Amino acid sequence: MDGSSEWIRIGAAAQRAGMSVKTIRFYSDEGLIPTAGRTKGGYRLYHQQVVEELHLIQNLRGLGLPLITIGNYLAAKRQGACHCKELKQSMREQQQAIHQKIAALQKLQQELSETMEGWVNCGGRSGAKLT
Amino acid sequence: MDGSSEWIRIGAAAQRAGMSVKTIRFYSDEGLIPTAGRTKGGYRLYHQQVVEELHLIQNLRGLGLPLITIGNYLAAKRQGACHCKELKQSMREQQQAIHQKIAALQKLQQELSETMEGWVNCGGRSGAKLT
DNA sequence: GATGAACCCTCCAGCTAGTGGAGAGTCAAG
DNA sequence: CTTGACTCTCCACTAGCTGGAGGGTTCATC
Repeated sequence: MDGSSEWIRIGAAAQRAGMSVKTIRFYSDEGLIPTAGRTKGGYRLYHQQVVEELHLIQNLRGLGLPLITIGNYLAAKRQGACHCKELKQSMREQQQAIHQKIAALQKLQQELSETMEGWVNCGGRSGAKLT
Repeated sequence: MDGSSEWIRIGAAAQRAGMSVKTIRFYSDEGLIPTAGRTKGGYRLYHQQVVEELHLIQNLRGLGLPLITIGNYLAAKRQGACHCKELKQSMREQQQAIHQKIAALQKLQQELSETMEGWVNCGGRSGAKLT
């Protein structure tokens, strides 16, 4: 069996997860994602599966959850079991929060549209930039 | 005409917008929201309308937009006109981003549900906390 | 084995978006 | 005038990254 393809290095993980090497290093050092050890030279090694976890972190961060919360969730998920009532309760609250967030975004979508409708006459000369 | 009720102080703005006084002070100092002057004693005064802007800031922040972007958007909105092509373009991109964000949240909602379904047997003794 | 490009390491500084607290002044009702 | 709630500025601190310096590792190629 060729086990060499089971592990990936931080650069590959970054590419597949669509985030920077720096960020993954940061998450790794914070204990959010587990390393599958290091090479002799000290390079971090990860299971391929880490990419999914990184995607999940991205989503939960986008929701505004702090890293500590996400870490606890990932730990529980990895064990395949919940070991505390509070965690389950929090999870339910997060789901509620997601629901509200979706509603808020839909409202915001409309708000932006309405604002833009008032902008039909656009000169397009100023240097102002949104992003 | 009694103009006294036109202006509100930072505490009232904070209460109505559902954010902290500190945060509003911060936004104010950063130039995101305009002050309607100060009292003789130096207290910041705001138009009632600032509350709506603060809600909008909350929504856009929740979307992950940086304050500089939000500031530009608010400035353009206040003038009731868009003075640059880039801003309009960015706005369209933001709308696209909102769309994707909603989809991601719906997926996340499902992911959380599925994870929780695997947690039927919960002891509820550990001190681990999600939030 | 030597070389070179790509990759990765640690450490440290800086950024954004706030938050907390100290110490002092302001406002308005009584 | 007093009192208590409110606000001020200033400074330090936090979370979650990001950038750069200086240096080591990996690996294909010579």
